[in-house]
Amino acid sequence: MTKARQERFRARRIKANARERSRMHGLNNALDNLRRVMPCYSKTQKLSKIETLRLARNYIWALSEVLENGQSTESHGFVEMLCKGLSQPTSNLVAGCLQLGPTPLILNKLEDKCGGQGGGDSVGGHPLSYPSPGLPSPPYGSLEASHVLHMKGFKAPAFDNPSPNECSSGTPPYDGPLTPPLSISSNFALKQEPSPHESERNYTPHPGQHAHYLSAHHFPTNTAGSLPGGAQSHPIFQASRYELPLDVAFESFTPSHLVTRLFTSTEST
DNA sequence: TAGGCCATCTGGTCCT
DNA sequence: AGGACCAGATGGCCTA
Repeated sequence: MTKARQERFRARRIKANARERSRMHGLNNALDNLRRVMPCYSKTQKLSKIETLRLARNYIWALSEVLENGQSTESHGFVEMLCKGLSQPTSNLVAGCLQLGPTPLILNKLEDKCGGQGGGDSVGGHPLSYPSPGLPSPPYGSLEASHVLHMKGFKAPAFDNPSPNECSSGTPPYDGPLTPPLSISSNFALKQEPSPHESERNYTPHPGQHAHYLSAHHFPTNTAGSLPGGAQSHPIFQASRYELPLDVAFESFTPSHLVTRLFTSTEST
């Protein structure tokens, strides 16, 4: 290879690098646009790329449930769908953004009812059904529907004999690794507790077994932010570890609002 | 210090 | 030949 050819090669490589950088910047811009239409958007605490994609997938799925089945965006199922497969911090963030109110949450055992976990197609073959082949599973705690929102002191209902017809929404099968169950106590703080069932793929609390608790100090904090409905005084916002960014978007989650926001966002891009 | 996340560089492949 | 796309490697930054 002559020196001139080497220089041509080098120049070509530099150009290719610049193009690649530009391409990745475009990709990141698109990802930022996607972040902006997610239920919780914050400039200061950005969702990671993978979490953005997961949340987007869940969001589309949840919204399609709203449109098709009239499910309420304020229902627990909606929150569960949004948080499915997300990391614990992201789940906390989403839950915080959704302003889980003072009313205790009772878990909809969609997944257990449907036997969605561990393979098996979702009931009804939802177009956004899980699993997503090739989508890596989160290597961390996941706020999964079968794990989430156990009330402190809440005794798990008998999920052992679910009716096969009970699940109309087609909860997608879980595509993440087994993680210790996450729970929400009456103050909705999230915490991952060690579980003797960690090695089991399908974790189901025994009837009467208290599922895992949550501590307020593990829930998002918004010490200075203004939350609607006086939520800032709620224990969930006195947390330490997962801080809710002050600029996080607290949205009104009515279906019309969501759809409008999606369309306007699409038009603006 | 380990692990997660990210930006960047790089070489390979496919297409025009 | 050159551009777009992709995936692996690498190093930096941050946090627990």
